Amino acid sequence: MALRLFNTLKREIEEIVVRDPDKRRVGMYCCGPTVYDYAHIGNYRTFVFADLVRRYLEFKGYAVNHVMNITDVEDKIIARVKSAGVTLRDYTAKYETAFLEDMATLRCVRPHHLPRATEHIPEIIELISRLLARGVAYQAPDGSVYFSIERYRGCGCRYGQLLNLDLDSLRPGERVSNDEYAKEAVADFALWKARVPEDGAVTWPSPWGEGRPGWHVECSAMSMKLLGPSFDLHLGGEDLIFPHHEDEIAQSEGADLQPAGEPFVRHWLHGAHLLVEGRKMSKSLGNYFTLRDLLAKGYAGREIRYLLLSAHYREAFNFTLENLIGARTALNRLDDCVTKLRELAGPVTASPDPTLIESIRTALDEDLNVSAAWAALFDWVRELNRQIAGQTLSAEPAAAAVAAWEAVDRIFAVGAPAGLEIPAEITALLEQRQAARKARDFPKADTLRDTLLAKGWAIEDTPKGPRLKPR
RNA sequence: GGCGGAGUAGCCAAGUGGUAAGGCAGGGGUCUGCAAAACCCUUAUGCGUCGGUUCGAUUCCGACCUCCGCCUCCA
Repeated sequence: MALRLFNTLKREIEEIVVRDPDKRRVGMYCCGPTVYDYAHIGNYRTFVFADLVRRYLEFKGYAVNHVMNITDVEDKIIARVKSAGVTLRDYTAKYETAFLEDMATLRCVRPHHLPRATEHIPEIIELISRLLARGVAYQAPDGSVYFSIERYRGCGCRYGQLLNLDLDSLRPGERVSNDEYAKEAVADFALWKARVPEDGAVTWPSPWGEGRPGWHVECSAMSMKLLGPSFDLHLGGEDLIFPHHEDEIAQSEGADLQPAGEPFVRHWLHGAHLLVEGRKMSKSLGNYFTLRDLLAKGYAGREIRYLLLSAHYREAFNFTLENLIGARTALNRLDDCVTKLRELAGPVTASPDPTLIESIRTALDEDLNVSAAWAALFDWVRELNRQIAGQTLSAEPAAAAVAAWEAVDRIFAVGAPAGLEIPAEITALLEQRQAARKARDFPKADTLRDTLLAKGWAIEDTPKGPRLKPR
């Protein structure tokens, strides 16, 4: 069965058809973080979405080449480097490392390539040179190099592929830096920014003088270098549709490196933003969370991941602390079921029960309908719990269920780690409680249960004796 | 103003031209020494509002209300 995803380019859900003649290899680029500070939970929604796409493609048998850029030169970074009095690399390294740690916490598979903009200045200069040679870029009196939308369109290229855009209505906004007054047209964007005094040591030589790359051009240069001038999937947050991705298309197709008739990117995927407690995240509202803020409140990476994956990627999602607690409870339900299945299966192994896998596949094939997938999963949990409670489940189907779950969890990556160690101290307390129960000293037994709970372990008494689980 | 998206139970969130998945929370029960976990029952005659089409609309069409995003470096 084929995977269908919404393509921003066509504004409709369509089957993913990859360029590889063998239909196995997929090139996938996702716009990564600007490493000027700790990333917030909204940023991570996009990256977890990208991780879901990658994992699902791999589940379907594709060999994914996953690229995510690290934007390590940009206005905010430069400003902070200056005020912190450190080098650019020292400054960005801290947040890049934090980002990679956060991604691991959220169980995102590390991309195959994490190119840094500052390490691709030659490729960027080469691309800009080509755009100048083709006549779609120009150097302005201020020394900066700009991309000309008008000249680009003059070549028969289309600007505004990702959205309906009335170019005449574009007007200089407050966010236009006043160092860009030299542009021929307001819609033109910088490829190379001539050095200004505020840049300090953040500058590189180029055929057009000292300066630094514009924002959009790094993604074009690095994606085409690592994935070729035409590739399959490009992902990012919805706010990047314009201007960033539109400009990426313009630069990349303006360079005319693609095979005849091939676009720069076949499928553009965009993740919606999230709200926190019903409002746009903002520091002044107190609803601005970095991943680290949530970890400090005691939530686990997989709980946050589950919540971020609980809603469709194209819908705005309301992230709330209440639902994060709900995510924990829901995962506990899942964990308990899988734990019981593992106990039932014991050493028995079996091939995965296809029922669960098929319903998950059906759901995700249709534009990643995660809600339908979770519904299928929890239906499956209920049915198995029913059989476990009725003692009608034998080892082999239990093992088949565990195998099915493990296959599904390679997509979702929210499962509890299997095989946890119980400290001797905890085991000793449990035995004391059992002795007290046997002696019918229930007050003592209950005190011991509370002690264990305080140490992070919950007891479940079963017909086969007590079980311990962390909580 | 332009373009785009959304309004479904206390909260989050699927879905369909034929009468509303799933998760969390709540209520009742079974089990248990008591719990926990699990299971069973239960919680929207209703899907922003008003019209229209239809045998029938939450699902199609129109208008309106509200919210959100983008409109130059923000995931």
